[in-house]
Amino acid sequence: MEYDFQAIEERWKAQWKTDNAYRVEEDPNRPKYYVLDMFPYPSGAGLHVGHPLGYIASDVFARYKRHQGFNVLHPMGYDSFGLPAEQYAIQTGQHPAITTETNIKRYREQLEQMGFCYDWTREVRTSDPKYYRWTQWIFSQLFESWYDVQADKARPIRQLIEALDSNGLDGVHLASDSKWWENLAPKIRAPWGDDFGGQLSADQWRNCSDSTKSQILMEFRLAYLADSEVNWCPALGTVLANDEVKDGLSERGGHPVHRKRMRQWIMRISAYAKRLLDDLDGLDWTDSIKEAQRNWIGQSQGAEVRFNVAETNHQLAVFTTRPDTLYGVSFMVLAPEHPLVPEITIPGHKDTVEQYQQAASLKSERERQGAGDQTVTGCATGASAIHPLTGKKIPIWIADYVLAGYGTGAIMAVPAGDERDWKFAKTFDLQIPGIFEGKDTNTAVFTEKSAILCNSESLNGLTGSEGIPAAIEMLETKGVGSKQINYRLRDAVFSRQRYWGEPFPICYENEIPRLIESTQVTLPEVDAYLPTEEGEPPLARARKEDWNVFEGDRMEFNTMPGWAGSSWYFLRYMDPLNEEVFCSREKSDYWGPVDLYIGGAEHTTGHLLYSRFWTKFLFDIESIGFHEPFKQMINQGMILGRSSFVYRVLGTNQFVTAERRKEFKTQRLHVDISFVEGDTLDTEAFRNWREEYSDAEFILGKDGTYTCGFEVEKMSKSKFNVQTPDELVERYGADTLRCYEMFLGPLTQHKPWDTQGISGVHNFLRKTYRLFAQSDDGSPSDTSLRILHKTIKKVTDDLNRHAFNTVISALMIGVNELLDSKGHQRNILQPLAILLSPVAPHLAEELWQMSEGKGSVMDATWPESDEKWLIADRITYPVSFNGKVRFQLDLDATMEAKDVEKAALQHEKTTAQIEGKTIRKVIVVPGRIINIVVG
RNA sequence: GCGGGUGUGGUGAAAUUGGUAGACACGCUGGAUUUAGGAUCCAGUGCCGCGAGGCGUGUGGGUUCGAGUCCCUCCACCCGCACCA
Repeated sequence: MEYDFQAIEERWKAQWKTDNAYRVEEDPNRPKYYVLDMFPYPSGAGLHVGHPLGYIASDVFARYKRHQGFNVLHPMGYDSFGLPAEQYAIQTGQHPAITTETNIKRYREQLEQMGFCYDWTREVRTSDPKYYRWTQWIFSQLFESWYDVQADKARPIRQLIEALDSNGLDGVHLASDSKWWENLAPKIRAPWGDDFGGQLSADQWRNCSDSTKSQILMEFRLAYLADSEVNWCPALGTVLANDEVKDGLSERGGHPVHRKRMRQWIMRISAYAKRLLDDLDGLDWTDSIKEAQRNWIGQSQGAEVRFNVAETNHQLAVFTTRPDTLYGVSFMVLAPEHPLVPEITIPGHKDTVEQYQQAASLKSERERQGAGDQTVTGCATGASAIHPLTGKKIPIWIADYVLAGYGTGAIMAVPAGDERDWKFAKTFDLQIPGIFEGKDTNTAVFTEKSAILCNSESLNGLTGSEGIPAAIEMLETKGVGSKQINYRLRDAVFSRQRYWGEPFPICYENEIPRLIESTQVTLPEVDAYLPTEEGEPPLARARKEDWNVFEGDRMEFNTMPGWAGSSWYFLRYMDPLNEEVFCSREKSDYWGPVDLYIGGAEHTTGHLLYSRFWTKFLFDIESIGFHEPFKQMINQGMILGRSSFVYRVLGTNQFVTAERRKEFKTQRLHVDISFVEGDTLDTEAFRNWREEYSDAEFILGKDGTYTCGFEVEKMSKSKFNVQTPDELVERYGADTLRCYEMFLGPLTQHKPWDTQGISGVHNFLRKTYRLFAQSDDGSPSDTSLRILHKTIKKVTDDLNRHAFNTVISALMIGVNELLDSKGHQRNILQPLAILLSPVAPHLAEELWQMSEGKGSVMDATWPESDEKWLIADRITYPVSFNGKVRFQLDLDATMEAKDVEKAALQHEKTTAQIEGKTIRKVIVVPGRIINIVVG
């Protein structure tokens, strides 16, 4: 009887479907376990062999947990809004919903064929109105919330209004721009006076019109509308988030990105910076991702110092991490975009300053932060600041090495202790006051905190590290500065000028935004998926009657970004059909949070940060009871393609085999891997591949075949090295593919795909089938029981540490040894079938039946290894001399160290080894090793 | 520049607490069997050497009876971040 994988897999897939075998419901009597795969975008190309790697691993783990008695939630769905479907729509006019539907169908087929245990009744799609209704709801909650810094949580805007009505902003600490009032129109803040510093009184608030109040509140909402510098990508016709821009180019498509000032919806993620940073410590994620998030959040501790601008009322605040070097400040530098630049520049410098500003604004993001381009540029404003401690006048410059978006957009320059300041001072011949004992900072900068300070009055004699707290204290006493913590993390732009995304539940009245709460806003039909002639987003094409709801003067034309829907999808899986709430508290209390999250490492600063942010927000408003979404995460490595090459002799149609290619001048060409079997080219297939190769001639090797060269690179269509799971499933079955992908190597590592190895794994399954075909109900030998229990232990331990590759090896060893020991008795085979079931579910179900197991193998209890069978009665000791193994010694396991030593020393080979030398020491590690030190 | 990661046979890799380096597979070599199959079985396969033996986990050093594993140095490759004050 042969292993007929096709029949087996088909039969059990059908049976499981009939039995709803993957359906899960909450069950308070059983512990839950939530295994989640990263949300796929259903692309038109379908899955290649690299995609399912993580899905297989999570599926194996989900099944394993189920055997252990856990109630396992293991869902799948689609991040189905997004650019590719829309780009396709622009080109073809086909509605993105249609493309998306087709792609999802294909994905579903591929996923089902792999035998994943997803509960498909929980499938979600971000582009489904029943889903995005709740994405919109979360947005509306963010809109209706502000961040209370004192309580360190989000609170309803209603409570802020109540506070404003009774006490104004007195006693309220909220997250906002540090000078939020400057974002308001001058005529709004005019009544509050020139020296308004943010302390809005109850009277001032009450005197505002409704429209003004709404504009003021906008400064405090967690989802707010603001004019800001955004990453505008003209080629894509939309803005991009910081994490969607790499080296000044769009991540998708690689198009140039410019800075542009636009009115956009923004998420106040910066309010959560500290919590996002601090809570990383408790997560079981890789250090590299946690570290990358820490860098992205970019906390730095230091001080804010205020400088007065000479002969004006203006004040310039700067942030510094080195307040200890205050006495070394010899000039200030502002970002070219700094709002005070025009006001403080003295008449004689206006022209050059404006020219410099102009030049800086024309530079693209890429040029401005371009690697290598570290040429120092800058321009004096002619104005001076007063050093707050010494009272000395210091010049104020502008330069584009100072970023408008970080800190206050201004710095105090300490050339002695800062590389960039030092270079700047050298370039423009500015003073470099020495402040470190024994360091000549005129010739070299000194940036370490270890130097002893001098010329620094009360700080003299302190090291930098000691000087920092002392300096902060001094600044606070003198009232010219204070301790401060700064974050690099900026608020996230939440508008996209696109069609295929969630519409905002927002309309405008006199250009004041208002939430639409009466009905859900759904995507209207439009005549084209392009911006309007006026440059408005595609939704501006919708006529009033195209919208299902139309309120106010106009609807919001932007849509939400891709990360909106994917920031909370793991919550919807817990309660996918609920029409009252995004997820009932009862269900999220049972299922949440995600216990194990498996996916690629490419979402480090995007998805993973945004999900954490929304989770914390939903926790604050008590919609869920946990504040981190993903307890443990594993990032699978990429599966690389193995490309094959042929070598064409230059100027001919002759192709030379790889081993002889050095004899000719050749051109290397990718060849489709489907014509290559173990590096040997099917020359006929190659000739038939393309017209131009039809009369190709081959210079063959000695064995009369054509050998291709190979290289490991990313899988891509253009390299003809893409392997789809479909053909492999057809040829070997899903179980083989699952086992093979796990067998390839450690999950987290990148590895090349090589189909040659798959036959070994397929053989293993065939051998397993053969073992079970002999199933009987005799009693097994001690040897067979030892093999079984050793395998149980190894497989269990390895699954627990997610070492899936060695799980397969252990099973192979087990099956090989059982075949040798004739271990085909039912009480050996049944536990073995369970061990196999996470990795090869179809075959395991068949084998379970063959060995007369009851019910489905999926629900069988995971076997436990019995210590009794793990203890060996004999031990083969390696005997080494000076650490080098010379021979083996088979001894009784119960023998004590003393006797082991004696036995070793008496051995004839020992005598030979120590000939002419003396024994200095004998080390016996019981059960392990004997080492004899001679000399 | 900073941060993270990876270096072990011809290939993918294993070695979990410092204790027989290369398990398990692929590939390769030889053989058996068979109405040639991408089947099965047996033997071999880290490198050098006929052999005894020697050498071997990126480099060089150290700790140890014993190091792929711990410490230091350097090198190569991959991935992030990068004028962040």
